[in-house]
Amino acid sequence: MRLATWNINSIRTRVARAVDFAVREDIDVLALQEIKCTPEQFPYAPFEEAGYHVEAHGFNQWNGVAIASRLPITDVRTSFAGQPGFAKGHEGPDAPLEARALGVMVDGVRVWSLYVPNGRALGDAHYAYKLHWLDALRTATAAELTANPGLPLALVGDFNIIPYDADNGDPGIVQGFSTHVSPPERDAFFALETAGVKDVVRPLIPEGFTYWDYQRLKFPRNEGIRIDFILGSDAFAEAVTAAAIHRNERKGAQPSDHVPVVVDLDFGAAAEDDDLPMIFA
DNA sequence: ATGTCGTGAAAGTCACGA
Repeated sequence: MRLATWNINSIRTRVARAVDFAVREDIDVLALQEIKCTPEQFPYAPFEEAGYHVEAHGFNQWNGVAIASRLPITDVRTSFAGQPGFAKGHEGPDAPLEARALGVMVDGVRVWSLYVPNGRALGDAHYAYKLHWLDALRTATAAELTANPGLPLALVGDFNIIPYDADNGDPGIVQGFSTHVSPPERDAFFALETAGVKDVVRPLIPEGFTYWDYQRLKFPRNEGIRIDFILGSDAFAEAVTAAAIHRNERKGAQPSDHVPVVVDLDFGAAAEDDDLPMIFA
């Protein structure tokens, strides 16, 4: 299976780009973030003509997540357990949920397409929301893996966190003044490892950005940041055979400000390896 | 140089979010 994640920044504006990429790169499962539309508004036809079924989750022009798959999808979930909500004037436990999580089962793998809250500014209510959201994600992921030991599970998407200083090529993002690099955000990101998921792309691709702001020639200057990740459980990580960050998708007419991140999975490889001693016994 | 995108609502431009 080849799995990709891409913050597309409006699927209606970039549906041709998304489908072209999926077909050209032989993607089986494409997790999308920031579709910026409702399921009723989603441009399904180009995906279906290319052989992809789409599950979409969105309430309005903000946020929104989707998963397009050539393989059958089951067990669709539009939020994770304990996911906090947010809305102006509705902070607190009864705040309405945003469309930032979509989970499916596909070919035995649990895939979560995630759009982590941006945070906006240190001290902003949205920043506290971001940290609560990540803590709830950690709890929900730990619970899912505890209930299903050995489950191949992946958290994929735009985490809006720059884990390491080397992932920050944007001089406008400064420790002590900016979101995405603050210790509490980084702690929340690394705490996901305690739930049983780890970055499966970094060991294969140690360097490289996934996002460049549209403003101030950030892409030509390569002043990008690495904020899009694929975090996998042990059973998922063991099946990863290759990874890619498609920097070229930031080029050309009307690009998203993010590029796709891809992993190849071979769940047969481990079993075949286990069988080898039997074959030669 | 905050000065670019996308969306919706109202309107031929603005507010909002990133």
